[in-house]
Amino acid sequence: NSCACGLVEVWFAFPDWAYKPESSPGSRQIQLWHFILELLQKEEYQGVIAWQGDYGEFVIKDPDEVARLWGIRKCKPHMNYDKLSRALRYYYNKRILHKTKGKRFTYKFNFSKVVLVNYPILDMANSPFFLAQNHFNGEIAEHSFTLILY
DNA sequence: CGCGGAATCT
DNA sequence: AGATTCCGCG
Repeated sequence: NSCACGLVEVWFAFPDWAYKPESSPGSRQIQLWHFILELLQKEEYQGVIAWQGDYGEFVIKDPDEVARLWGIRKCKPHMNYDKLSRALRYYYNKRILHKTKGKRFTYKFNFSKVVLVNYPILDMANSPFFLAQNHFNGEIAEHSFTLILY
């Protein structure tokens, strides 16, 4: 139906829909995955971090630089990739990110979680997207990392 | 490198 | 809670 189509359009408008305006520019309360999205959104950082491979997959091309920029944002001058990657690893259980195994410095966003975090008002169980996803997977949304492409 | 426990910080 | 710091293991 038309409602489902509208939602799919929003889905593909990424990263605009995933952007959380309140915690964006110059905020010290910024979360790491917001920051990653922020860098990914900007052309000037394509040599440092960029979308690559599957939808939602990104590669940290310059880990030291990403860590340095993150350190500046959080006022943590001793930040490095070892520490930053530990924070990224905490996202695995939270289902925000997961690792693309075998590909160095490559991670993948779980988009359903991103939508859920940014739009808590959205009732995922009743949303047309997840009804469609249920139809495909035969299961309720919680364990699916696959983005259905229409 | 990538992982995850543990202690600690804000 | 969401990191930051440190570290031993594979």
